[in-house]
Amino acid sequence: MYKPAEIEPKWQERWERDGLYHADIDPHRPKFYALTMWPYPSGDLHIGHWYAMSPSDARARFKRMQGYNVMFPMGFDAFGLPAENAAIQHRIHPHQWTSQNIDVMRRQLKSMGAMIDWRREATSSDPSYYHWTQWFFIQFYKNDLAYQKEAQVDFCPHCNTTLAREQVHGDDRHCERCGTPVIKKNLVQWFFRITNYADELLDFSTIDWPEQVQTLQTNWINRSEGAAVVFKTENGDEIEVFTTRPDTLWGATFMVLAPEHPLVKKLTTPEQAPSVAEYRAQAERMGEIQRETADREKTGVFTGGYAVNPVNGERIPVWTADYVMMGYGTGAIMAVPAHDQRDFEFARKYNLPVVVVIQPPDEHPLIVDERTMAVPAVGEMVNSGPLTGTPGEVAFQRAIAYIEEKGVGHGAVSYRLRDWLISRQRYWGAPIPIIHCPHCGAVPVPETDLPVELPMDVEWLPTGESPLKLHPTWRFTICPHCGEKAERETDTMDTFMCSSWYHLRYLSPDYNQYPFDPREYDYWMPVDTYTGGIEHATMHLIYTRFFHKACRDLGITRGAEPMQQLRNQGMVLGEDHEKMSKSRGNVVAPDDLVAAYGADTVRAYLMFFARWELGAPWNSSGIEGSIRWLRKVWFTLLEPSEVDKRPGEEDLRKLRRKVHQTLASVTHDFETLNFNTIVSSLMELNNEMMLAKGAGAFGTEAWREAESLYLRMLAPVCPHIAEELWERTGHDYSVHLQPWPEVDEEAAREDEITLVVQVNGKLRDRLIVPASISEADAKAAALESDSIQVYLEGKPPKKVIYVPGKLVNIVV
RNA sequence: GGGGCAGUGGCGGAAUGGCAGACGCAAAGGACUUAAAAUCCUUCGGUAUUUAUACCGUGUGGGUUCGACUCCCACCUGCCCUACCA
Repeated sequence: MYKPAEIEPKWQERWERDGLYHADIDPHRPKFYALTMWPYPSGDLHIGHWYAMSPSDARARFKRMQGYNVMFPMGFDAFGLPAENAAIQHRIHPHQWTSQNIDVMRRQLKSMGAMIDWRREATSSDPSYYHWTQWFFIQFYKNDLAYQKEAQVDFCPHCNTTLAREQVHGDDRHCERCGTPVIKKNLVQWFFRITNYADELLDFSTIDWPEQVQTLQTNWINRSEGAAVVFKTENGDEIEVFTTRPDTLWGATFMVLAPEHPLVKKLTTPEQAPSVAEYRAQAERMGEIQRETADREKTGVFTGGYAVNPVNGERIPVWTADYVMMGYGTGAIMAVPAHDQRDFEFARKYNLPVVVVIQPPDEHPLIVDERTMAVPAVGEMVNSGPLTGTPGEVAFQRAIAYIEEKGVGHGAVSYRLRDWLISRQRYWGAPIPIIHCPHCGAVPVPETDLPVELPMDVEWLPTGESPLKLHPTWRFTICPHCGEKAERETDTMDTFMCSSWYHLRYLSPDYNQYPFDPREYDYWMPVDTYTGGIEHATMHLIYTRFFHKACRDLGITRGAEPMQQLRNQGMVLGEDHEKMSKSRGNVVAPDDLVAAYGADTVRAYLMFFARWELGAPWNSSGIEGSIRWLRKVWFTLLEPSEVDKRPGEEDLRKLRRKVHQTLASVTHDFETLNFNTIVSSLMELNNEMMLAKGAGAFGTEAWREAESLYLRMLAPVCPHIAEELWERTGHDYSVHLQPWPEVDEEAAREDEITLVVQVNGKLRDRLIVPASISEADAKAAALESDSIQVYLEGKPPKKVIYVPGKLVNIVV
């Protein structure tokens, strides 16, 4: 009887005792760094963790059997808000809450039977870890990659913290954690200069990452080429705008400033002051409750001020409107209503002039009064002073050359990507290692004083202030520079900072001279295969690339990229096809599944039930198929055959053929992470072996080979049962130390093939022929077939197509 | 509005441009059993039907090709991301 509850703990203990999964530097073997995204210790391993990790583990095990020295580490992304919320709600210290959860999750992870080398575990909230998170911050600060500035930031009034733009979701701009609509707030914040790397982050040429992630990151960075053009107001102030269409400059008939733009107040005339003030107040209120959606009707007010279009000297009115965002470009635009839909709508509503300056080649001459919408197409420049008549293909470049020559602007590139805001007004994070001195300014904590440890004796008061600010002594210190009284920075770092380098801490989690042991780095880096959810495409996955490149420029890391190959898994939905959540009551608990079926069955089912990169709804009866399969494998390999006959030569030949064909496809599917077809191939092979057993093959040499190969192929998928059966069939411990088998091409070869015969592409006959059949013989056989003769009606075929080993297609 | 992914039986899915539906789930019928569970066997895309076969069939419409689930174009639907991005 197959009893997973007995064999699984037994082998897990044995493997741990033997250090079977220890990964150590071995210069004689090629290395393979298999990494799966570390979990947040929320308290329970959910099915999504299993779905992410157990197929990744199977892949890592396969690589190991192939002869690679494989490192598959694990740790915990332990800083962050939930721990702090638990502290406030349940009066339990975040450290205690986190370490309890880690203990639970470590036990759960061990029940998976993964080949994790636990000696390499790292946890971001350990002082020995965040020591180096702080060290990295200081390197960035010293090299002008970290800076502080006052900025209007998104702030969650419920969580009382700033959020990165990536953490603000939805039309109503709510906090990703608690759903509260965010507000704008001005605070002095720390930033990393990720925008320095915008162009380099667009280059994916050296890495094997999914197209989708590349697209998401490319769109997120959103590089656009155009020109920066300076308009002057009548009182001499300069308003710089960015445009992607410098060729439409002559059609700029008004300007629009964001309501928050600093020049709005200065430009506003006394007559217009009341309505501008009211509009600004309204925009601010809107910003607090709900930032408007794109299809809302445009609104705005005239400031009363004017600017001069630098290319044609026209005096144009300056408006303020909330469809211009302070956070993008310069917060000001030149409006070209004839060729931009938003500007067009605005101009029509407020009766502003519309001037056509582009004539697209395939349109009738554009007449302003007939237009009901803007024409954004490229075309010949018209009404454009000296550039009138410039063809569309060169209009962009000529316009830039013109404004550069006139000294009113220059070609420019704009990005949507913002610098990375890392300040958080929270306790449970790595303190930013900066001391604010009234005389010396922001002084980094000397590296010898790191880590700046979080004080453990903090009060949890619902004041909205960070407990670090309220602590009676922690923040008061002396300036390392001048020795005078000074104060510590009380902000902590975004947890994405911790997760930007955890793959480096795994290299040597106990090393205390440097973030990582350089010897380990030289051997293991870069990560060979990285697996995790695609939801991190524009957050963690872009930050960690930036982090690596910044560190490379500081001489800390090497190479352009930290992770060679990335693969994303999909999501396991509830049985109701909805996202799993406690409130819906559709959560599948892996612990219960392990208790009911065993870890091997859960692993196999998670690999089998869906295409890994897509995910699918859970199906609680589907998993029955997986345990049935393992029971059958157990029976097939262990129960002596009851039939009393000798197998024929052809029975054994057939068995070997299927074994080696399966090996070829399983090997291929492991390389490409097609886990579902790995399991189905193994199911098919077991079915074939049961037939062979019925024919008396049990115990023969061919059978012993099938048994050995089957268990080695099964080992990465279901490590426990494979080990148990390996032992029970008389092999030496351990199946996990066996080499991956080689395909015997000769055995896999088919002797006979089914030759498909088509007439005009339609299937008309099947012929069993020798696999070695020649083209001439195949064609002849097809043409001679009785059932084909009927379709030929005695006429000679126009054409006969032969696909070796596959088919003959007769065209009549 | 922009971008991405997907669409194949009742369900999850399989198929280097070459036999569509592998493998599994569910369902139906049967065997075993006092019974149930477990296990085993059979059937299982649709229509017609002489049960052998024919025709239809991979969201829709075109195209390329001897041949298209697969490649190209347009559209429809669903999901995800993003959004007044100048």
